[in-house]
Amino acid sequence: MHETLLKYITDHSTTPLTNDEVNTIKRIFIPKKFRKRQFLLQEGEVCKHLAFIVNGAMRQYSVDVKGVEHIVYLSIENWWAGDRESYTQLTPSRYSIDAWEDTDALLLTNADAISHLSSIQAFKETRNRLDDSHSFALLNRVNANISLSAEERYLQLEKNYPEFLQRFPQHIIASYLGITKETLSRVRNQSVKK
Amino acid sequence: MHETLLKYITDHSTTPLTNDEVNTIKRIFIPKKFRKRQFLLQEGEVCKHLAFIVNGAMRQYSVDVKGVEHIVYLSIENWWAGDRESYTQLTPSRYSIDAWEDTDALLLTNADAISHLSSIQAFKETRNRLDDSHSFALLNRVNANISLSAEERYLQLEKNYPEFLQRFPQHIIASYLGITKETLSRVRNQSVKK
DNA sequence: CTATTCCGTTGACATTTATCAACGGAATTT
DNA sequence: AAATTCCGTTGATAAATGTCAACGGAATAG
Repeated sequence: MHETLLKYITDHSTTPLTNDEVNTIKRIFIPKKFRKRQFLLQEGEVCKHLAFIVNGAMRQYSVDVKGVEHIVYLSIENWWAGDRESYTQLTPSRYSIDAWEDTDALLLTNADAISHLSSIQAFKETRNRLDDSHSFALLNRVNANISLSAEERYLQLEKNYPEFLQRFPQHIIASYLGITKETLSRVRNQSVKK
Repeated sequence: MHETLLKYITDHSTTPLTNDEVNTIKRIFIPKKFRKRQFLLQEGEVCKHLAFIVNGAMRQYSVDVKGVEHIVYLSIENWWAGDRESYTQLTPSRYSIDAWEDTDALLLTNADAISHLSSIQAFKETRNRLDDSHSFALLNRVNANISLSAEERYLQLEKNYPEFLQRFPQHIIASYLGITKETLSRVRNQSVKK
């Protein structure tokens, strides 16, 4: 389990990990298995853990007044799951996160991150890069949402994250794009015809 | 000029600034005045500076194939402007940033930030907090875009950032919300009637 | 001071997308 | 193996939003 994470950190930083640091990481990242539909976080709770996904897939979503789920984020292997706002500010989350597939994850509390990881240079680098690319991706998603049609957003997703399309059913993809599953179905059939 | 920035840093961190640090900050943040419509960044360029806005307002936007501008970000006093992706990765930006009002800004290059600011604890704290809240705001905006109607998004903006509504004309607000100015006009009139 | 651009509004109409209902096949559970 | 749920598709229709054109008043530039 931890090997995947250690490789991830090595790949995303320039500084190598010392043996001590490797041991620290193995100690504070706690492995946990999630069954499909099992929650990492439920709306209204404070997000206690960031999860590094070793195997499987998770989704983060809000639920509107009509009970419809809106997927704000999808994560698969070598990605992270967790509501950063709730996690760092200790506020109740407006999102839920659950496993879309049976998932192996490594869990990290904020307290452990602060007390044990802030001295590990390679982790800090990794974390910074991750935060950067996370926020770049979000801004681009906002841009797509305000400037592109349903079809264009779908094509962009297909181009940028083709693995998502094979991994998640269409109604999940539709929700992520901010459209209904019917519209996505129509958009895909039309795209094929062109 | 710099006093506003120093106060901003002090307010957003727990560590006080030493005299040396204050001098460093005064030295590497270069004041610049922008006339309305003057560019901080043009699409296709690499974003050379982050701008701390002392006075005025700026907008960041993409331009679609039809030539329509889509505003992804608005900044006023005590906010920052700049395309972080282009700035940190040195890639050509897909966005333009210009002054919406005559603006006084303090400009920071990435090189200066790395070589002179990374040793300043108070700035690092400020920067981290800023990055955090920036990414929280973006995720919430994505959530609003995929889950709320035009009217609901407008009401949310009115609630969260009322100063924007007084500061920017409606066609700018509409673009930021991802709707046309006509739709915004209708939404506002209907809201009043209720 | 005058001319021009900018801004918000409104109407008529077009387009996009959502909603609701139904269906069949695949996958999963019992 | 049967029953159930999940998933994608399609059709009919409704609702939300966009497009285009026009207007008047306010702000700005010359």
